[in-house]
Amino acid sequence: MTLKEIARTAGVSTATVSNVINGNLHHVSADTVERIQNIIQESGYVPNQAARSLAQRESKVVAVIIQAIPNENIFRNPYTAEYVGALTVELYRHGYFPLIRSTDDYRDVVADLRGWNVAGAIFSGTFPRHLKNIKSLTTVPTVFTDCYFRIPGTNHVGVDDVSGGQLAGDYLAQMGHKRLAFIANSIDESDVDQHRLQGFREGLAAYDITLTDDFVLPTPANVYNPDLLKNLLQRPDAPTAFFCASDRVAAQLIQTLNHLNYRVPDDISVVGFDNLPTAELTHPPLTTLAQDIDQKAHLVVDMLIRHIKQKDLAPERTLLGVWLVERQSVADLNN
Amino acid sequence: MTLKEIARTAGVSTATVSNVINGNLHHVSADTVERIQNIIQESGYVPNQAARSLAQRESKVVAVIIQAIPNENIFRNPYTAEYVGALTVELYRHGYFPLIRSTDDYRDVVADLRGWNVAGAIFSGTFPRHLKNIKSLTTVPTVFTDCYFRIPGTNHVGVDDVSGGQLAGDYLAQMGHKRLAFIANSIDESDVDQHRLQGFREGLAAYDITLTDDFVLPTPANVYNPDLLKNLLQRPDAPTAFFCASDRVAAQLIQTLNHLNYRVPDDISVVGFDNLPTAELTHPPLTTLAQDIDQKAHLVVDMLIRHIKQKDLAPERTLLGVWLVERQSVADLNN
DNA sequence: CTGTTAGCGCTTTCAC
DNA sequence: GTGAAAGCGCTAACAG
Repeated sequence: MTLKEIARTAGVSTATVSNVINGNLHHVSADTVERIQNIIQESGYVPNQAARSLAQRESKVVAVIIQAIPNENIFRNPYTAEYVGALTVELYRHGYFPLIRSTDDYRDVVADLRGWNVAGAIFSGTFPRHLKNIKSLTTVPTVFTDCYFRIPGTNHVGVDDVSGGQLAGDYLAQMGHKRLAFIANSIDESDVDQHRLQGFREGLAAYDITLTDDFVLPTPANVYNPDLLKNLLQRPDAPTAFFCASDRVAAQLIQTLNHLNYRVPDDISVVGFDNLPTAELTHPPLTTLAQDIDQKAHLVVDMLIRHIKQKDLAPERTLLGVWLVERQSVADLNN
Repeated sequence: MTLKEIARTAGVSTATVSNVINGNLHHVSADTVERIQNIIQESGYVPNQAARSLAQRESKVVAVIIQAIPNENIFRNPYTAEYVGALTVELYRHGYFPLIRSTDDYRDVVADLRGWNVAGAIFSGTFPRHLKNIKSLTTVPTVFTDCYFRIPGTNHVGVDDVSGGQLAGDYLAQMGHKRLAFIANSIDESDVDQHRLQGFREGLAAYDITLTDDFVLPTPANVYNPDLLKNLLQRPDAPTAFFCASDRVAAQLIQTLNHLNYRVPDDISVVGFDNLPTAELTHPPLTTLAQDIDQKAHLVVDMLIRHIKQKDLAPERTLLGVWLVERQSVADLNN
């Protein structure tokens, strides 16, 4: 079943059918519209997306690009799963098809953007500077998320990572902790982690607390390796609390602490970031900084579509707030 | 940059360039091949997927269809996240693009299959019988997973749910448990859950243990509702162990039990299914039936591609084994 | 209000 | 070994 066949059985031209399908009804008489729509219904006609994108030089595809090492199962990371899942829901809701790609190679990015004539692109994570050289990025509407670098003319939706860090520092200081540690998600040049750390430092500074360099861990390696963690905790100046750049790392940390027979929070306190379902499964339940991922996905997709519909809009920038969710992984040292 | 432009700058016809791009080199002279490949390299040419699928009447897209209620974030379910993530990796590895769709409506399915001229389709979950009427399903190569119903001529990759249930029953009986309960994933007509339950019953039957009807819970509702769970556990004949149809439900159960101050495993034992990362985060770590999701995804994609390449292959059917991973959520009652 | 027509970028016979 | 040409299914001017 093709559009042409619909046109033939309706006794009209393909142009008219095309207009009906695409909702350009101002140029078609009411009964023609109805006749054609009936035929479409009965025949179960489905427009061919390839033909559509060829003719329009733009598809209904939106590239969702997640920075990750090649062949990694990105959905094993609960944040990525939650976020991409939410983006997917929003995109379908608006009639777009997500093309989910995880890569570290800018050539994959251009292949997707050009090969599929995408309507737009959503990026998550910090990409190499190579990205700055992709000309398509200034052509196709783009929203960057979970990163701080920007390409001129692109849009950005972020989370207020700095104030998240501040809230964590403030809270832990209030609870009487004086020796703190920070654990990042990964050793890459993640500026999200850097901002969380920076905020943490600022939050602590208000209480005249300084983070010992040894306790700023650029990767969760110590968390995965019980021996390293033990060494760290047996130092006389060992931290009494950890601020983790994600719930995922925090959950791993708690697991390892349990394994080493440290009690959380009695011996060691832990604060996470994201407030994913994971945060309720740890023992004890995790105190963490919450972000609203559904709302983020919603804003991202809305912003993208706005720029798809109107190509000359000025670049936008939105920062979403975070808040502390207090559970039971932090001890109060004030008594 | 289009294929035609490549042809012009190389001084050859589009047919020749097309042959080079698609690796049909038997008809092209060595130096022509090299010349064209160089131009392609330098120009950063990317073939247009839409044009390709139009001309070939088949795209490089594989539909990945997950049965789910509309607008649900399917990746919040850790099994789905893990599985779809693994499928995605495998598909990209073979040059295919996953079109991930979660739906409950067969019309979405036909729209995807027809609209995108997909090369193949992978289904996960139990679909309504409507599916049987989709003619495309007998046309496009298809692999069904995580379900037991089949459409004639289609392929199937499954997990040995029955023996998983048997292993669970056998293990719990061996550990001295005599009053058991089963919790399914959801109330839908999930035959995966049914097979796990059936196997569980068989495993217990070998020890002359019968499952009380009241303790066969068709949804995790009791798990999410502390009051319901408490009522159940305060019965004089309360179960001493729960077999959950998934780690996700098991993790929720453990959380609620902890919340109600029941100790796992001292008061209540729990067994899960899937062996996801979640199973290591619970307190205590979860004893569960493991399936190899990466291997499953690998087999599924291999099978699909085999049938894409050769359309007249006979339907295939593969069953993957499961095994028990013993952690600390089950008490030994034998002393 | 409706039809004609010329592509979109690529593949694929079929000649040469 | 290479090229010419006819489409794939749809859209978008432009006529009428």
